[in-house]
Amino acid sequence: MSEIPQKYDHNAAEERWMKLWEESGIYRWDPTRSRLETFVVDTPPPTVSGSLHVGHVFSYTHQDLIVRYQRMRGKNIAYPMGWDDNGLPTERRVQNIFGIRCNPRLPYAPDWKPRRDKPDNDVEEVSRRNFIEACALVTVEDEAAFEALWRRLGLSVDWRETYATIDAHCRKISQLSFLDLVAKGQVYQVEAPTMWDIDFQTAVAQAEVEDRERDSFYHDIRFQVEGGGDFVISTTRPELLAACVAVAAHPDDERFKPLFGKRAITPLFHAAVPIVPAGHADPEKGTGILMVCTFGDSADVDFWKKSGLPLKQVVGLQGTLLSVTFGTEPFTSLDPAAAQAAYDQLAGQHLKKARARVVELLAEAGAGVGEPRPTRQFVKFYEKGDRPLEFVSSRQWFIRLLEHKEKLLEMSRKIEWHPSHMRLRVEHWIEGLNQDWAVSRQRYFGVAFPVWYPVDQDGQPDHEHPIYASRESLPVDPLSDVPPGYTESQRNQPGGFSGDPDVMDTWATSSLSPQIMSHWGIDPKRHGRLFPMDVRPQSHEIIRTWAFYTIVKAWMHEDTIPWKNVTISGWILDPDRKKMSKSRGNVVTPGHLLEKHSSDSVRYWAARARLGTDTAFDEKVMEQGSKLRTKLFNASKFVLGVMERSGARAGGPDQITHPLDLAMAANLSELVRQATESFDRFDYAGALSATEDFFWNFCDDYVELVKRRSYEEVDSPGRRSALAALKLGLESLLRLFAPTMPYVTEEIWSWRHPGSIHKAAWPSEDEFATGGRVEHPQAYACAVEVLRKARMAKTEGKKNLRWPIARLEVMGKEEDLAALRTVLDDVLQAGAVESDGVTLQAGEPGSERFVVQAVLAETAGAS
RNA sequence: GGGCGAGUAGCUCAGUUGGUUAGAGCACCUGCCUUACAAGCAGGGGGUCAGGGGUUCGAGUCCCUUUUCGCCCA
Repeated sequence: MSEIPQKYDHNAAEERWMKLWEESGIYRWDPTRSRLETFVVDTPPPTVSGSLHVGHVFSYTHQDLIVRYQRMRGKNIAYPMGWDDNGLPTERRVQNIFGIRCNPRLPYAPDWKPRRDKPDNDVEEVSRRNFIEACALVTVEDEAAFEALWRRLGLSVDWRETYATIDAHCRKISQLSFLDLVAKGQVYQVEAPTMWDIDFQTAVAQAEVEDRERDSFYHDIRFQVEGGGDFVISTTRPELLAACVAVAAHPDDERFKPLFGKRAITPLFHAAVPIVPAGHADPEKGTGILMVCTFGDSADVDFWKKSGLPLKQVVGLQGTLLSVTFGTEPFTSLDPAAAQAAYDQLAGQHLKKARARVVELLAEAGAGVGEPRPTRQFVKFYEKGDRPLEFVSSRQWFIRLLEHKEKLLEMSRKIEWHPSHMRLRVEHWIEGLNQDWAVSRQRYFGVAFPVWYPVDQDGQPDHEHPIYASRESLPVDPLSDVPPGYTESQRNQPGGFSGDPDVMDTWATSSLSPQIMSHWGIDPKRHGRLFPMDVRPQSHEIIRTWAFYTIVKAWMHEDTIPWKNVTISGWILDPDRKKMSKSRGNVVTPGHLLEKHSSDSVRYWAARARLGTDTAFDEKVMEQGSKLRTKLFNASKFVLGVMERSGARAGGPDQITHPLDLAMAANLSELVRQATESFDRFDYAGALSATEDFFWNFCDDYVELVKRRSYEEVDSPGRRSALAALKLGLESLLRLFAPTMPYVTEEIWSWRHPGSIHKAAWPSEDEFATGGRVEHPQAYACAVEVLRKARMAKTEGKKNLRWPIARLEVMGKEEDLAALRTVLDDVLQAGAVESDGVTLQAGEPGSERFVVQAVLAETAGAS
């Protein structure tokens, strides 16, 4: 119980409650309660090195709305927060901040400390473990910025349950996962053509690839046919001519049918390659016949895998042409000396330069036909990359996906998607998979594979016999730790061992966010109380990655779904309806918005957007939220004042006996039912809009109608009924608004209640045990309609709303008049109708309920 | 090229299984200092529900088609 303040200062109040919530621990998960009583959220770990923007606030609010509702329903909430600090963006920042570079071959230096004050141009090489320690210093600061924002926004997270995807616990879970997949045969290592980014120097997975349309040129090149004849192929990648392993045309293409079975001779390199039919050769494209190289594109890879043709790798990991020797397998040639002479002009060159040189050489040799012809083509890029991906054969770890499509589809169908059409996104993705998950990355800031290899007498690692770490030893860093049975002195020595230098794809860890929270593989009891989780909130662009990979892992590890529900938030678009993104420069940062409009108002803006719906950024909606917040404050202040006026005390719902109050309570009960049902469907926006409508009418109509009765000096059933109904109305509405506007509702609640509103019970049926039966369900609507028409008369007469009405004639159906009679006193009082001036007349009012005629009094003095 | 979603008032958005005259807020116009609130209250104007066709007694809602935008995929 406390003094009711005159004004609401949102910044002061929000700062105060933020601290009090933390001190009281009301958002803490209780690990002793059963799974059934618990509601578990698989919170998205934000990428901390990315910039904060208003989209974060938007989607994280959506989770919190659902969480706060569930908490008020009595659920034991497990709402953790993770930080995704793995990956390239962090690596780059750390390199710049500390002037360091990772050299994974260096040993760990326990005493080394990163320094920010290092002179420029002095790049220090450090071990992977030291590099990771430096990354951790930076990410801690980023995390603090996020945490401050989340706290101010009012996310009801249990801050004791935080993790960072690079911390020891996450590395352990991640490595446990890997070992489990090894044991289950779901992971394999192979030397195979893999998509490779020549700038980032790493393999990438299908999910990280995007197609970009680019200008390109067809180069026409004349090939000879063995035994006489020739033809012209079109290619956009002449620099790969030395890697040509076949020539292909469509099986039905009459022009080339006679050539099938013969061999073509490549210009410059004089390699004899088979001329074969291939379905993927498009007769309409180029000259209709193409060269198959290892590898120009994914079609080459697919064709090569089925063909049994040799692998001629000419593109190296750096994006330069490798040195090769003609006249030896696989670089056979009918004229090795000429081939070598031509190729030596290309070896070591970057692809672009090599292309120009090949074109010149072809022209000199008379094999180039005409001028290059411009074309548009789609080229695969790493989503963060600037140059096209190459298909390079390299040794990588893969997780099996292609053979599990059916099972994964089945899992995705067991999950409830909100909105439901989002399920199609993951299903189409699964159906379209054409590669297993390439899970190794040639990077540093990530989770290591818990693997070493024996080194043979020639000093080569034996990849066929990996040494896996024991579960007990995790997490391990194979570049610092030593496998059982070896000593550090044997590292990289003949007869010794070497650690796997790669790290895992960041999704390999992120896909375990449920298991990270539940301590899978470590604490079975805790795991059982948290897994599978209730809900995964996320945005739609990462359905193919985060949602998908999480489904993969849960199925592979435990043959189950990771969560029962997925809720997909839409995007924030800028006022021109474009997606907000850093590259467009249209990102709005959220910090000042919370200060300016209040967290409650910003949350209101987010809460108005339904799941899956993109929303234009609009501060006008936040201002609307502020109006609602102010109205809540003022109305509460007033209603509490009335309830407690001159010693009167509002009683329980059994005191509600007056027909108007009963009807209002019945409507309110219906609102509660509707809001509850909406929240149960994760439709927080529907719940809010219904509550808001009701609240505004409650203030403008109901409160006005009962003002006089509740003001009465003497206790009476009518006054008791009004006070009890106001209490019921206010306390119900406050709780219905609490998920959306946690601060102002908490502030108001605290004036008269000892505990937090966020731990108060969600309104329920049994609170509406009123002291009477609703005889006329339309009584409330009748009262409101007559009151509104009385007001209209005053407005049209340009008088204030206290202006008395001398005569009021109401015509309507008898049943409506009967209902109106039961509440007429309140209507007349609220409308300031003179007591002897009212006439009710039965009749046919037409499309409306009542036809009302009001005659204003001559002077204001009468009342 | 394929898939998904969207197009409702000047703007931001609701509109449930098809059912009175399509709603809200903002903006605009008019009036009102009424003892919770002028960041308020009472009113008002403003819509060919993207276009066309169909089903139906009845379509913003269902079907077909055209078109524009967004996203995902190739």
